[in-house]
Amino acid sequence: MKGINMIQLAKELGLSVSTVSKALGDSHEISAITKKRVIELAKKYKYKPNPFASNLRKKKGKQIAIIIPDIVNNFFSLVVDGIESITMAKNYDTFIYLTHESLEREKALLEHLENGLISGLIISVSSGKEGYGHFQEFYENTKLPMVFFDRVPDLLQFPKVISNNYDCTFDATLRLIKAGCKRPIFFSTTEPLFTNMERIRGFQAAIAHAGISFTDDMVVKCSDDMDYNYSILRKLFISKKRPDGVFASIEKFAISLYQVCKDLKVNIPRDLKVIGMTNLRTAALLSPPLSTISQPAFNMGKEAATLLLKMIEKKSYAAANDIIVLKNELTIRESMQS
Amino acid sequence: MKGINMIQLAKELGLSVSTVSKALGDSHEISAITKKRVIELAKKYKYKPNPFASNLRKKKGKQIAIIIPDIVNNFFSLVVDGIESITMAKNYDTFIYLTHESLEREKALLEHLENGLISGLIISVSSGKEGYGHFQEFYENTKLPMVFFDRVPDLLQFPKVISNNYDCTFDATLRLIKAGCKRPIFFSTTEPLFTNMERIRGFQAAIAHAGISFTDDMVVKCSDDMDYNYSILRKLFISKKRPDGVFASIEKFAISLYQVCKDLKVNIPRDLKVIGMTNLRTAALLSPPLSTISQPAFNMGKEAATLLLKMIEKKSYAAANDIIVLKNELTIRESMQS
DNA sequence: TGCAATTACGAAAACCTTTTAGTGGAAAAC
DNA sequence: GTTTTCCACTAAAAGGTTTTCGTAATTGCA
Repeated sequence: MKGINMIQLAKELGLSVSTVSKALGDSHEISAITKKRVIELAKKYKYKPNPFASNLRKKKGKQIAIIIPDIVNNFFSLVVDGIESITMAKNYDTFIYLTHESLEREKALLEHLENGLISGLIISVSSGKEGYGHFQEFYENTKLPMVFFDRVPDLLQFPKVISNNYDCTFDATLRLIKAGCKRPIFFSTTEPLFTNMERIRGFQAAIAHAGISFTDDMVVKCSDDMDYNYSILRKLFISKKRPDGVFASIEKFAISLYQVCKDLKVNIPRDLKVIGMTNLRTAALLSPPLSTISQPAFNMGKEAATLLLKMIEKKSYAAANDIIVLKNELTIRESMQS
Repeated sequence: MKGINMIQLAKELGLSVSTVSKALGDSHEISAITKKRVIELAKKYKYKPNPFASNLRKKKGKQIAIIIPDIVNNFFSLVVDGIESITMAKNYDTFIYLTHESLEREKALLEHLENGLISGLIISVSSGKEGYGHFQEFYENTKLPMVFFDRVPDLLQFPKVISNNYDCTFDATLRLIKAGCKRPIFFSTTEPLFTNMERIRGFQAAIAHAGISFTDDMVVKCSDDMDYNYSILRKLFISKKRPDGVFASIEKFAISLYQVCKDLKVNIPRDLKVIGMTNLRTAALLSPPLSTISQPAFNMGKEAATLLLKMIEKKSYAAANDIIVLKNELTIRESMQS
């Protein structure tokens, strides 16, 4: 009784396998009566089509993949939550892969996925230096629908879901300056990610707008390694050119920063004003409450997934270069008071 | 040149498909020379076996599933990270499914997965009332390897990875009391999860040990809904029987509690001592720093995945009722000072 | 030399669906 | 009354592997 298949179903119904298949596929070739018989017996035996056989024959399936740098990060976990809310509703199965900012891993992953296991991809790229040729190549080889979000390869023609990084960084930086910062610093990822570039642009524009002259050391590059970040920040804050304002573009950096300030007894916001890009639920509960730019992570996930499934099902021929821009939310809290 | 398959490979090599298949599978039936030829051509064309065909034939694949209640929770995302670190290394693909504490969803999911899509499961159960019959049934129907972690169905004979909840709750509660609490409260999930029961047992034992008499209202049940939790907690803290100590067994509750105390100006630790079970990286940075019991989440993921893959590959006949117990870590911070 | 065992490979079945190309019969069209 | 269309269904191929069984040639042993 367990694991019944179409053949057994057909036999018991006195029908051919093809009829059963078509009936279950709700084909117009099959009479209403037969359909009903088939569906009822299928239900009785809890028949479930074998996805391997089905995918093999149809050359595609209802499986997609998420590729992200990290899952232990509120932004990404919220995105995954958003994606899953859509794929679950539409009965897609969702693979998850973590690159941990490793380009090697990302490449290996894409190559692996050329085996045809999935029918579409949602990606936030790792911060590699070598550009995005591997994505283009993957696409050439597979022609699979791909949607990028947040960390998107700006030069490639793929649909993207992003947030207004330039604007919000500009605004936030200006508010840092208005709160009294003479020497704001931008905490950046190491690599030339589009997201990051946009934010730096916004940062620089605000600096210029305020009449402060920009120097390269106003952008501090951090890594994926919390300990390393801690030591970098520590050095920075015991140096003479101690910054008085920080725009932390990554959740981890904001956390490390708070840690350093606590240990070095740097008083926020008196000695240092801070704003962080993060979706941390505890931001308001930190000491002092952290001002944040939070990204619409859950919705980004939903949008990305919706777009991808549309592309897979070709219901709408989503333009290959659709760009959806969602709004970030700026929340000023004590960490930025003058 | 794209998507080459075994048949084409065989043709070009002047061999039969079966020989190619065996060569790639490193069968002893094939001579070293032939193997080398096959492997080289396969590499040249970047041949990748079609997983659907392969899985169909072998009746199993290298795909597993994770079923968890929530991903926006440091504990679970760390576990996923741990799992992924193993499955990635062993070239397994990992599906992720979120139940959001819905028993319906959990059941539907299991039923869906009876289609044979996966070869094994790692599960942390949702907090349903109806027991765990659906897991047993799933197992009967599929005979698939399953490993449970943290929230495990205590009555079922499956391998489990848990942490020493009883002990650490006992210890932590005792410390609450030693710090001066007369009326500690346990924040619990709504349902009779094993994890939760263990913790409550530990809590009660400590209470008894301290000579305090236990009453039912010392266990407060919260839900998955943050707003609802907030209102419950708010009510509790404006009531006359305001607690002076809290053991928050779930991350979300600790956050809501801090929020409520902040809004109601309840001073922690003066008026209220708090300890939370959480893996929040920001615990030390909260105001005041939150004492925590953190679970070895990443390692739990690794252990669970390692166990599961062993079962799948039948290298070791992992006893169906293996239980791996890892140690939680208690960190006392300001929120619990007397 | 004769016989068994081994080696290295191939043919074909099996895995379970979906899809294509029919087919027989009834209804519609002329 | 014959041809055409349509309906409801079937047979068979196709999808790409893996595995079972078979076989021809070689090796081992007496």
